[in-house]
Amino acid sequence: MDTSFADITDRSMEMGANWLSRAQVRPTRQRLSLASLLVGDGCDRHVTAEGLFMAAKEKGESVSLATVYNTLRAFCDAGLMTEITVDGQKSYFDTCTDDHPHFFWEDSQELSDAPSAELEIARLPKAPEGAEISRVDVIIRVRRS
Amino acid sequence: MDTSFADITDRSMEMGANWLSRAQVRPTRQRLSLASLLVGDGCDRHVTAEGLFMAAKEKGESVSLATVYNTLRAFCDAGLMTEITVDGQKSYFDTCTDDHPHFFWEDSQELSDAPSAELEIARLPKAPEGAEISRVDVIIRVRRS
DNA sequence: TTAAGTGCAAATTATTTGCAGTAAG
DNA sequence: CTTACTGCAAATAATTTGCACTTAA
Repeated sequence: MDTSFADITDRSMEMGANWLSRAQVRPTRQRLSLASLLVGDGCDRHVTAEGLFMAAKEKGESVSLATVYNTLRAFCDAGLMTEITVDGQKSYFDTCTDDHPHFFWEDSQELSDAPSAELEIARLPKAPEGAEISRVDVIIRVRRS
Repeated sequence: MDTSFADITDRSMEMGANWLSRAQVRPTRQRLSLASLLVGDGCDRHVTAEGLFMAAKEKGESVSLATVYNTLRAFCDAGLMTEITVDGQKSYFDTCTDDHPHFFWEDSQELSDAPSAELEIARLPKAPEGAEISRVDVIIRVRRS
């Protein structure tokens, strides 16, 4: 599981605060908690709303589930995160906003980064006339063998 | 809109019936209706449950929404269709079961085929050890320009 | 002080399920 | 006949929203 989140420390709170201020997102208490869980140790994360909510609860942070949803949405709007849709059930939110491929583990329903450097798209269908490509999502579905 | 479905004719019903029997799916009245709307003219289609349900209603076929859901699921289980997840909101079902790329129209939320021949993936990240790749989904998000 | 953020609980949306009735093999 | 399919309505699951309250700027 991507159950591991950054610990809440002065350092992680500071990193969270920087992250928020870079995008001019108002640093409320709950946003600081969530931000520090997400980026407090500099690692990229792929989380679901529910997962982040539970992590916050475990670390003793008080945030409501609705706020977690609203906050993740706000982080995406601010360009701090990207939403990734994979299985139609839940949304995943990625702290890394670069366009990069993902592994989706069908057994555990987890999402993780695939090395961008190892993906090479030699040719891509051109957008139909009157349209432009806004993003290309590549999801590599894997299963335990 | 992918609102156009095949008309219900003897010919389309027959094609639908063949399609079902190829996969050994029991040809009930509602399955035949839906099958002939979907593949009755030999075209590939990308539908949502709701969309197919409305199309059936418009053509005077009587099917319940729950049955449309169950039927699409049954068609997927039988290998006749594939489910494609794109936006987390609704599921799309594709009558073409080959692994091929899609265009997703962000404005209208429609899904269409992208020419497979124009996609060339020169290198793909290898599956992490202990895992094997089951499928690679490529969604090219486009928007009206 | 004031617009923006938060927490509930209630509302929505997409989809599934239970169960009694209906039809295919 | 017998098992699978269908329809409806009720159940779920993920997410959003309305509204009174709190807080950052």
